[in-house]
Amino acid sequence: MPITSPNAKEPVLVAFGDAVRAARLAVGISQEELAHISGIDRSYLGAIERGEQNAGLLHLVRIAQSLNVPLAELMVGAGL
Amino acid sequence: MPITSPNAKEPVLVAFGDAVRAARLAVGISQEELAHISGIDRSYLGAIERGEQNAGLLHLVRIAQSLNVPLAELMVGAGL
DNA sequence: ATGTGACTTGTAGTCCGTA
DNA sequence: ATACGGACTACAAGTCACA
Repeated sequence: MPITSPNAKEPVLVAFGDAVRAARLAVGISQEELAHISGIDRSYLGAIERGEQNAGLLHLVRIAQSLNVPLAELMVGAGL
Repeated sequence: MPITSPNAKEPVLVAFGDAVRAARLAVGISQEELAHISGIDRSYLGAIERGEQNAGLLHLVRIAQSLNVPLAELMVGAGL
């Protein structure tokens, strides 16, 4: 059983993506800038914010650190 | 550039794995039991606890939920 | 009850472009 | 500045046998 069901947008991923976007806008930077300082591909980063990617823990940490916010805070913001 | 450096054990993954293990032992269940209720393979779960796997967000959530603990709490326990 | 190696399949993750 | 697409490579994901 794949953990990602076929054509469903996982609510968890969408919620987390929203939390990332909110935190990013709070800092006042663009996806491009965040991508640059985190070393993550801009296109991929956008997909994460849209809840289309099940990113790995190392990426989550990188994003949080690049936003100068604890990952736990993003989780709380996402209701996790 | 791979995000995972070749032969280094990522401290982040180790820290998170330790947090998961601590939470699991606090609940008082075995890897086998956690694997069963979370629907994750025991072998894979063990590798996560050892910090050998960069698991995706959906897995992290599943583990946290199966332990009846918010994911944010695991992150705090891991120092993230 | 946990660790480890081997193996296959799916997708995460990168890079390029276009709008 | 962001969304979206194709093509590609690396690695997560899932299973099993054995220590």
